[in-house]
Order: sequence, then structure tokens, then C-alpha cells
Amino acid sequence: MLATVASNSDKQTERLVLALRKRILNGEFSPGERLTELGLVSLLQASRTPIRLALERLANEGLLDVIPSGGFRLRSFGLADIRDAIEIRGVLEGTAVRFAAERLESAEELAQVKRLTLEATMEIPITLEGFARYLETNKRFHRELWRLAKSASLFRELEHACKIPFAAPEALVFGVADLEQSTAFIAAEQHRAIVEAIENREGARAEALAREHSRISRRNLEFALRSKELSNRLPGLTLISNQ
Amino acid sequence: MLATVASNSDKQTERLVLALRKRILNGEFSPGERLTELGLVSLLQASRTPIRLALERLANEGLLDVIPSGGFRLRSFGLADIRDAIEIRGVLEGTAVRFAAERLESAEELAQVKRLTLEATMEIPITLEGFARYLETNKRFHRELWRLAKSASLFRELEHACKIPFAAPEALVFGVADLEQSTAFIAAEQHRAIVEAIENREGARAEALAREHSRISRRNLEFALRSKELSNRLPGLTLISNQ
DNA sequence: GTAGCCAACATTGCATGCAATGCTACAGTG
DNA sequence: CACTGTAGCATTGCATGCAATGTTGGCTAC
Repeated sequence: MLATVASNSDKQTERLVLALRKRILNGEFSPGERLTELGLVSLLQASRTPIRLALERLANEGLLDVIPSGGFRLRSFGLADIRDAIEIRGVLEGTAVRFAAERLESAEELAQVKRLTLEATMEIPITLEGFARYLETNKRFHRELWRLAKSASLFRELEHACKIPFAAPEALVFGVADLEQSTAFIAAEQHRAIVEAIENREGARAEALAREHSRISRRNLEFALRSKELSNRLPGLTLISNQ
Repeated sequence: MLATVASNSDKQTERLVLALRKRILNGEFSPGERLTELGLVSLLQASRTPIRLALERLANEGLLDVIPSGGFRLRSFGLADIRDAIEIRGVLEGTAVRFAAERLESAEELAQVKRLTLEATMEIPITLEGFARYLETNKRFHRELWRLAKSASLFRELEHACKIPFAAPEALVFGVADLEQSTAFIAAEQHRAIVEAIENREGARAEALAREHSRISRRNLEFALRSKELSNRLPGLTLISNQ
């Protein structure tokens, strides 16, 4: 038995994917930097084979670029890339809620989203320690919307699209009290409207609402990039090159 | 030097991905079947390491499912899955042409799509040997639309979404003369309209048109599934389970 | 001084052995 | 007859060695 704490899973590769992703999003590498297998061996306490596999996975998550002659480098994201990724997520979520509206069989299927809407709303007087819980509730709400679309294909694409840094709905609802509070109220109203639209089988309305809803992430992103304070609190922002 | 024809690339893994994908889409495996590394060693004349890598890639293309206890199995597609995949492609292409309309700087950027539109139209009296050329032109037209969106993120997602069998725009424009001919005329008109919309910066119209355009693939798919004759010519159809 | 070439080094791609784990089939027991 | 336990087998996960290829830095020639 080795000394490594097999906490996440008993698979090395899983552990490495998580560890590497965390480090990348933590800004521990610079954009464009080559990640060599041997260099990671000492850093992550693992052998080359699982490391290579982890790199492969992160590459088709979109975090790494494949170097044509072999190996991987940290992808460099422009602001435009992230904005587009968020908009794509909005488009896909729009499709999800449209599907949900089109495919709804009974209003009872909406019990869970409604519960989560309410829950998130009641968490809105956001305290510092309640912040993580709010994020979690928000994430679960969105996942539940995805589920209601009743489409494995769409679910897959949504998961794929949300791997891009800051593209996921739960990303970037950060810790600036003022902005956060008002944003949370707006988000809650949008959530309510989306669910209402689904319930009424108003597919087009639901789609439009979900697209607009994703704009919250975009505004937050742009705000964060302008704020020095937030840049310190979100080290991953260094992944985004200015131009 | 080994006897294998290193035609595609000098990388084993690349070759294996292509070879395996081809065999899968050729219906050489049954849905749900487990693909063992050792079994593929003898079939593909390669060692386990690159085979594992190829399996990994096909898995996140969506062709294979990961078995929780290890290994991969051929994913089983329902008809609904493919229909959704086509619709998702339509949604993403809709976004692409909307972006293209919104981001168009000069009408000259459209020279290439216009050329391709014309080219495809002139190829429409489709002969048997011209069929592949028509497909190729069609594919290039769509790729050119993707390019005009000027979004690396969106391009990535489109490529990802089109890896699902029969989801790509060039899939399933098959060889039944009657249907084919009339379908090609309809497609050509839709292509023309999409380009026109982009040129006029009518983003919403372009998006709606592209979505509708993807329905051609859906109709073709459903027709193919009803036709015994086509089932023989398209062995990959066996990938789609009836329910 | 600059451009181009060459050699040493760094890094990956691939092959293969080994250990661990899951799976299957069979036998024994209630 | 059904169910459970177990032993053997099939299969993957990981480690590591080797060969091939790319890369870098210095040296030479112009």
C-alpha cells in the first residue's frame, strides 16, 4: 500500500484529473505553458501512464491544447472565448428548457425545481458561510433543468460545454456582497419565470429566458475582470488573457 | 519498418481512432458490446497502450460508454438520442450563423460560402460518382459557416456534437435518387437563404433557417430507418436500437 | 554580426510485465 | 431447487524501459 491518500477514488487517473484541474483553475500554470509528463510526475506523485491519461482528458475538456508534435500545453483563453463559452451554455440551456416545456408530461415533474427555486430564494440574504450553500443550490437547480429536458444527448453536451472555465452556471457568483445580493434577486426571478414557462409549455419563452439568464454570468465575468480585489480572490482569472 | 500502412499519420493512436471509428460505424460491433483491449490487440495489430488511448478518445466522442468497473462498451443509441443529437447540431449551427450575421465585417467574407453554395447547386443532377463530391461540397459549406462565426469555442462544440453517428450535416444524404434529388434542391434553397440572412445581418432569421435546415437530416434518418434497402447500404444503422 | 547547422538533451510514443480487481462458473449446502 | 461461497480466469490499472522524434543551445562559416 502506498502512502497516497486514495480519497476521491481508488483510481489514480481520477485523482490526477481532479488535482490537475484544481491546480490549473488555481492559476498555478501560465497560459501557453507546456505541461510535461515528467514534470508532473514529481509534482503529483504518480507515474507517467495515468498522468498522460489525465492530460488527455483535460485536453478534450478544453483546458489543454494538443501540441502537434506531441504533448500538451495550457490553453490560453481570450476574453472572447469565455464570453462565447457562456453564450453557448446559454443556448444549450435554452434548448434544455425548451425541451422540458415540449416534453413535460405532468406538472408534478416540476416539484423538485420548484423546491430548489424556493430554497435558493430563501438563502439569498447571503452570509459568508452560506455562500457555498447558495452556489450548490444554484447548481442543483440548473442540473435539474437539464434533467427535465429528458435528453441524454443534450445532457452530455451541457456537461461538456460547462467544463470551460467560468462557463458553468455555478461559476463566478462570487463574493462581492452588493453585486451578489442584487444579482441573486434577479437570478431568482429569472428562475421562477423559466419554471413558469416550462409549466405552461411555453417553449420559446423558456428558451429566451434561459438565454438571457446566462448573461448574468457574462456580466459577473466582466465585472470581475475589472475588479482588482476580485482578481486576487479568484486566482483562475489569470487564465484569461487581456486580449 | 512494420507492414502496416502508416497512411493517415505516423501516430499509432490516430490510426487506431480512425480504424475503430470506421469499424464501429460499419456496424462491426453490436450495441452494448464490451470492447476489450486484448481483443482489439489482435484485431487492430497494435499494443494495448495506444488502443487504450483510442478507446478513451472514442468514449468522449460519445461512441463508447465507460464501464464503471473499468473498460468500455459500445454505446447503445436509441432513435431519440440521434434525433436529439441532430437537433442539438441544428441549434449550434443556428448559433453559428447568428454569430456570423452579428460579426460580419464585410460582405467579401462570404465569397467562399457563396462559391460553395453555387458549386453544390451545380452538382445537383447527382450521378453515382458525383455523390461523394456532393457530400464533400456540402460538408465544406457547413464548415465554412462554422468558420464565419469567428468563435473557437463554438467551433469546438460543433465538432464535438457532430461526432455522434448521423448527427453531422454530411451524414445521411444517401443514395436514393428520388428523395435525394428533391432534398438537394430544398437544401440548396435553404443554404442560399442562410447566406442571404447572414449578408443582411439578420441574425434571428439565419438562426431559424439553420435550425430548420437540420430537420432535413432528421427526415432522412427516419426515412432510412423505414427502408429495408437503405438498411443494407448503411450498415451503421444497426447502431440504432428500435426503441 | 547573423544565419544556418549539428550535436546533445529533453520529451513523448509505444511495448510489455506485474499486480489488483472484477467476473463467471461451478460446486456444495440449506 | 435456489442460493451462496469460492476458485480460477479475464481484464484492466499502473509502472517502467526503450526507441524515435522534437527542441534547444552553441558553434562555425560566411
